[in-house]
Amino acid sequence: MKNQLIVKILNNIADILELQEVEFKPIAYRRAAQSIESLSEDIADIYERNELEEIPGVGKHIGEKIAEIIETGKLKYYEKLKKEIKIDLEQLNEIPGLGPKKIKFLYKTLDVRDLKDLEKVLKQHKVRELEGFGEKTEETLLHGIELLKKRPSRFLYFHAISIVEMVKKNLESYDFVKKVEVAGSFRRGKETVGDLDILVVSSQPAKVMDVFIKMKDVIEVLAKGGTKSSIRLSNGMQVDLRVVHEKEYGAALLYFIGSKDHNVELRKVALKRGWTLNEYGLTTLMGNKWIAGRTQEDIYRKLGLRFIEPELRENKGELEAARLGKLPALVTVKDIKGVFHNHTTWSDGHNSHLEMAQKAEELGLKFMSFNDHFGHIGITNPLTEKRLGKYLQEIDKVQKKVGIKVFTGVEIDILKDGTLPLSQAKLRKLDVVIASVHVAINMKEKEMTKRVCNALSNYPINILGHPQDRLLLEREPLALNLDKVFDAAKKHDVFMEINGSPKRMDLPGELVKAGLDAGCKFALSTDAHDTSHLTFYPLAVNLARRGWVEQKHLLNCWSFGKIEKALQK
DNA sequence: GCCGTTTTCGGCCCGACTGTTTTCAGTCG
Repeated sequence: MKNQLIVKILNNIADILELQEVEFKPIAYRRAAQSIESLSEDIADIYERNELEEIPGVGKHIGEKIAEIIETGKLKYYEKLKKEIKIDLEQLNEIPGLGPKKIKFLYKTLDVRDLKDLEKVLKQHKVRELEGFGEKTEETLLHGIELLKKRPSRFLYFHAISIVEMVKKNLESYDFVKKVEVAGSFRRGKETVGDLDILVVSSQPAKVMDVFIKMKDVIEVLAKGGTKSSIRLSNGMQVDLRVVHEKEYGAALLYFIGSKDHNVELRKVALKRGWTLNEYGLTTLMGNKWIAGRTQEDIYRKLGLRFIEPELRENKGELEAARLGKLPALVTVKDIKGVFHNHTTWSDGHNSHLEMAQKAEELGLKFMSFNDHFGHIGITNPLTEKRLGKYLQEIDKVQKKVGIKVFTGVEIDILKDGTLPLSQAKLRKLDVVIASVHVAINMKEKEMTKRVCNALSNYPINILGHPQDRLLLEREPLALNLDKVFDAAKKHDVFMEINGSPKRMDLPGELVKAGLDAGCKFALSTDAHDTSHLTFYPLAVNLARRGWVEQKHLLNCWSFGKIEKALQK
């Protein structure tokens, strides 16, 4: 799978061209890189089919370069560019406040080629003497280098929730604050967030800025202006705040929620009508006459589009769908009748069957399934054939004590050879069989794909658990050809899991969409190991929504009768 | 280098904040 390599090379080329002040080409290379990054299939397969130029942003020339990388693993053009510049752009580009112009200037005047060189000349106070630089810049860059060394990574969506609530509560407590809304990737429901974007409606922006930068937990003020400020919290998270008037609220929300790509496309739609769109509103290009801006709905409507939910705003076909009135009726949290994939003390969970079921009932759910681990070593305290009988009896007892439906089931290991450690006949006696990869996770793509597809083909599996087996910010996804897995899942009526455990969030939205396009259906789970984890399912709903999923695609929304029929094997 | 609901040529999103200089370039989102 060379997708990531190609993305990296194309982005690096864009950086170099930008440094060389080549016009427009950097944009083209970046656009192509972005398209490839969001592909769900191996780009080599697309190349085999001779369809590289079907990828948005890829034309003849970039197509040829991609082909060269696929064929040889290298790109002569890129090697040539690298020799031309002699600078470690990748590293220097990451320092906040340092862009192509300054990097070039530093190279020309002080022969700065990498981070080390830069740190040296900064400490010798040579940089502050340069034209266009000064003491402040010296300080900013040194600070940037320090920050880069510590590198605060992205944050799990789940961890951002409490920060969002803290900031919201704080700002809402002031009477000069009319509205507080969270925008950015958090509002789009991405599984990790880099920083937070907060939007406030107020007629007294200066006051809002003051209280914002003085919030507790603020360790650094990165910028403070009349309507826009940025701070860093003690945990390293950056929070950007923007204050707007009521009249601009919709336009500002649109702008701040993003994604950037979605906004760029929207602005193009506006331009075609002779209008311009910015964070203050939609106006005519000529004469600057007001068209819309108070609500997001107004703006979309004027542009001839249906309202697009934030989770869909990734420029992945949503504008076209909105124009044609073909947007999906996205599933919502309240459509979820129950959750799958829950663990108890019978394997590595913290609570009993009864405690888990009672909590689910308390949350207003109508059903849940128990899926304790069944497997070999590597899993904590897994179920065995010997213990299975008593485990099922226990669930039976719990069913009589609670007002919700409890399904029996296991989460069983897909072994290295694609077999499962329990016979088909015994698996058929369970309501919900989830099969997952837990061991031997470093197999090559071909073998791993075969392993998973074999399991799906040969056993009565209902749900493929956390298909990528990734851990966010910790462990990469399995090397798996998901297109083949999707095909096998569809063929054998296996639901793909959307796992809402904060570290897993697996499948992510873009892959849910790919699965949906391949004809797959989905089952949403909490992967709860504790009663408190049962509240994770709204996180999985985010992913489903990002994947364009409707109720008809999601097992959790169906009637009991339909669920039972779908689980029959 | 890519792309097309005015276009196969001529565009390519748009504005705030900072630091440095004194009207603006660079960076960022």
